[in-house]
Amino acid sequence: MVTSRDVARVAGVSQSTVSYVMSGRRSISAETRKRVLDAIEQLTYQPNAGARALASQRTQVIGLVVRFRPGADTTGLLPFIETIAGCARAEDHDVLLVTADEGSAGLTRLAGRALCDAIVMMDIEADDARIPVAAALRVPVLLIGVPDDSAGLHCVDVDFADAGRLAVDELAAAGHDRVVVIGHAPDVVERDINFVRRFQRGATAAAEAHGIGLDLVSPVPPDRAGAEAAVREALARGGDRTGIVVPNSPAVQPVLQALLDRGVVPGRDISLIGLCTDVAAEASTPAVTNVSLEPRDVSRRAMEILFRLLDRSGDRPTQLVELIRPRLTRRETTLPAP
Amino acid sequence: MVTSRDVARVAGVSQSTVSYVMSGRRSISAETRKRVLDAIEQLTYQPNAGARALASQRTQVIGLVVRFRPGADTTGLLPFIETIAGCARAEDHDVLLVTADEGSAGLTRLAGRALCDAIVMMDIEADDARIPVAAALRVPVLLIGVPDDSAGLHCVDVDFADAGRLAVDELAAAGHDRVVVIGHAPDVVERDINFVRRFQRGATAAAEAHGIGLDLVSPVPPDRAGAEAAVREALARGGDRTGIVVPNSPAVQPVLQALLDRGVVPGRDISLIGLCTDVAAEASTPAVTNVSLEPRDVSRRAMEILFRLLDRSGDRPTQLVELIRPRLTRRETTLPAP
DNA sequence: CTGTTAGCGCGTTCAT
DNA sequence: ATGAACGCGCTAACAG
Repeated sequence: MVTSRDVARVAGVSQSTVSYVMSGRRSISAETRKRVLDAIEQLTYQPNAGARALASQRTQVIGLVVRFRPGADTTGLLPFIETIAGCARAEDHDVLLVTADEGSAGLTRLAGRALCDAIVMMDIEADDARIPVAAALRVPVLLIGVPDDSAGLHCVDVDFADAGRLAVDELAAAGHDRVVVIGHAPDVVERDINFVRRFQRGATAAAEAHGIGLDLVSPVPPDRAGAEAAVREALARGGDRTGIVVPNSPAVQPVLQALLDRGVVPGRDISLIGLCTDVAAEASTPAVTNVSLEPRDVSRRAMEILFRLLDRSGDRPTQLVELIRPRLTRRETTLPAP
Repeated sequence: MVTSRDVARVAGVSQSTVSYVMSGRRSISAETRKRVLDAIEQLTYQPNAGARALASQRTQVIGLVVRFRPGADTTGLLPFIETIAGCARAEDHDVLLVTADEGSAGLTRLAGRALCDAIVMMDIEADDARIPVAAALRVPVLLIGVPDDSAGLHCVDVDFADAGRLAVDELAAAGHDRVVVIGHAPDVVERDINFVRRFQRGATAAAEAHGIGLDLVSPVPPDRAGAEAAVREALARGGDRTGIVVPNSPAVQPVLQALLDRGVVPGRDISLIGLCTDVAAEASTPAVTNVSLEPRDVSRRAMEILFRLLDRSGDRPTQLVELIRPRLTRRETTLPAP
């Protein structure tokens, strides 16, 4: 292993000078800087991360706590991870992956062993047992998702209330006088993820504002049988002018299929709006009008806040909860405005 | 921050004794061991990862290099990541995530900065520029995927030749006298991922063994238009007794849909076998008979080998390339054997 | 502008 | 069975 001492010897300077050239924390004459940089290149020197962390109390690592669940909307996880990793690298940090099934222990380990400088925690439940633990850590923690009580932690999430409003507004504009929300997945409802309620609140408020009815069919398993039962119930309750919202990414396709199976064609006979990524919306046949959750925007903003929190100099963001506005894209499953 | 010195003071022993209690690398009297463990608990002491890495030359971290691609079969990535993370934790290691778009630089960084003890690299191309770099690192590297030349590195992958054979065997048994392989995604073909060829070889060999014809429609974009064109071509070329194989996870659903749209019902009129995860196969309507790639088995085996490579004591595995046998599951899209 | 020096917290050898 | 002491490679305060 080549150390900064080796570099110093080759460059004919002291070891600390090498360190200062790398950190730029004090001015170095152009000439010695060049000698050092040449030596670094010649030896392909790279600083030892452990030694650096020990001396500087900075690991240059972001801990990322994710929950892998079988089946569920786990597909939507990758854009988050990818964006977070990208943002981290852009700030010369790496990402240490920790799974949520370690629970609070994962958090205390990350902080207690000084494995990372900050933590991003995803998939937050409304009453999440990890929150108080996270808030007591000696590293900043940022939540993607909004718990009932964030205990002073910063949160970033999609504005689900706005998503509900967007969908209902669109259906109202398309002339529907009734909206059925075919609900979230059973496990999501059970785990009491906050966004279920927030979405519902937004949708209900919008329906009231438009003076149209809103029914809820929930929960809905994201499979064939679940979708068929839900569609049957949804159609039974309403008439021709019913619009359907599916705020459950993996259920969108089955619901669409169930409608088609019954000879009800979204975009011709009825309107269907899904809450899912654009990729998923475009992949289905016909392409589903969707409200996109913009995982990349959420992640980017989260990392922005996180690095501001890490900047000792910078001023910290005042707003604790930040909601990213979703975007509705009209595709083939909604009726045009009359 | 509480250090091992603090623990030592509270326990009334020397710092080195604390270290030895934790590592178990020398015998400690039951009494002092207890005193130390009590102190550790009382202070909730956790060893500093950087200091430990510096002193022991071991980071307890596995570097994981993954490629996030937009759209593609990126969904299949999560089971790998999840399983790898789980196996790592089971051996008291953590996982540092690095994206493939750093290329070789990511590898040299991981090893050069001593960020990890070993590396798992996924999504290997047939002629992957990173292989020689990886082989020269001072840490063991394990490939998930098989390049043309692994440069002495250990590889684990699905036995794609066997997958091709399994699918064709099944179609032959179902009485089909012709097989059409609706190919891989364009980007996969273009990047020359090795498994395309391996699958093809296995399928061709099996077809010859059964004395039945085999046609290839390739590449196929995993969208509606791509699938429809492919299906049209596939049906045009063959007769009633044609069996279809789709070795392209995201294209399975569109191909199925395209068949149904033409009034051709798999399981009644024709046989369709997909190369995809069981979850994906079960989700579609009707459920697709599939050859599963068993990402969890592959990952588990990969980590098994990796940790054996890390064990200085243990004997290293002799076999360089290890192929995991896939499994065919009959569902609703294949005809019964006559 | 540069060199010297003192830790950072832990693993491990040497001494007892 | 235990303690003292050294060094891992680097940052940063101090001294010039």
